[in-house]
Amino acid sequence: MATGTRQAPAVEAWRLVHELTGPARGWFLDTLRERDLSPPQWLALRRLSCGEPTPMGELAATLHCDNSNVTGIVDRLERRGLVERRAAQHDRRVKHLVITQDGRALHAEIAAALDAGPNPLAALPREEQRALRDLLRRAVAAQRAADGDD
Amino acid sequence: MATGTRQAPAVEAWRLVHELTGPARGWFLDTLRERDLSPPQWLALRRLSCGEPTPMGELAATLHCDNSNVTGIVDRLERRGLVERRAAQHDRRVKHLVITQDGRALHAEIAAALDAGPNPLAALPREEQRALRDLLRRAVAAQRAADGDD
DNA sequence: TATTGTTATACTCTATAACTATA
DNA sequence: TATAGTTATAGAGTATAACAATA
Repeated sequence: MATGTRQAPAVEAWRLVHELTGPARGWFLDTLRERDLSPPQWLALRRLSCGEPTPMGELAATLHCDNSNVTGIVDRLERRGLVERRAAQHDRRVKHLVITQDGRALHAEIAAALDAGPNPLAALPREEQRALRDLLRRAVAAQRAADGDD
Repeated sequence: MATGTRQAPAVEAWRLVHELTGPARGWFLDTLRERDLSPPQWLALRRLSCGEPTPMGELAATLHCDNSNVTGIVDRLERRGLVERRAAQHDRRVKHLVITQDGRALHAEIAAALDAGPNPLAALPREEQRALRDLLRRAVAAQRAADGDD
């Protein structure tokens, strides 16, 4: 965790990021509610949207909750036909989750609605938007590199 | 909502911001769990941390939930001595919420723990941290100005 | 009549523990 | 024995509707 790395500008920038994202929570919740989807259900759908069969336990890790919670969350998604449980071939204890066509469509619809929602960065001049985007790209790249190491 | 204003760089930047904050959710939840505080309870504490007496209904708006939910959330905070209900003088229907000394201390402790948590922006060179911070300051300022108008 | 906060109800999320079936 | 997922249970968040006190 490189303790000597913490710098003052990054701390303030990190606080500002949260100050920016906090107010967007209302739009986020409204967007989900209009589709009768709870936040954990949305996170599950998003995790599965890549199309890769995913064990229940991996989804639990993504949701930062216990395996037992995932049972109910997936039950409700499956009842709506957004997700399917499949037996894994290599280990008969494992169940793979796969997103359905309907699930994919709902995910795309919500992702588009969130993109089209209020964007506080749009208030900046285009030149600054670009500069900000470039810096964020580098931060995300660094984050991915760090995750690969850990 | 100035429909012609949406620009490509801001949209990608906004996505990157969420890609940055998403993985921090684990640390956030752990930090709260260690103090036996739920996310809504933390939001309530943070809202009251400025010290201003706040009506229940205003807290409900901050939490994006119904008034009826706030009753239970505040019940639990009050039982722990973190918050107090007081009668408002001007309207006897209204109850003002006020943070206590213990509440203030817990808020400060958690805020410090969150600041000290993993910060993906710390991986950037200091010069870029400063540039990012300056751009975010302007975005937050623009957001505040917009909120004032609406 | 309208509004603030509460109560009642039902559903969902969450953690823990006990269980089944695999490995 | 250990692990993946389920079930059971209890506490907490959430929305709706009905209610009391006040405006």
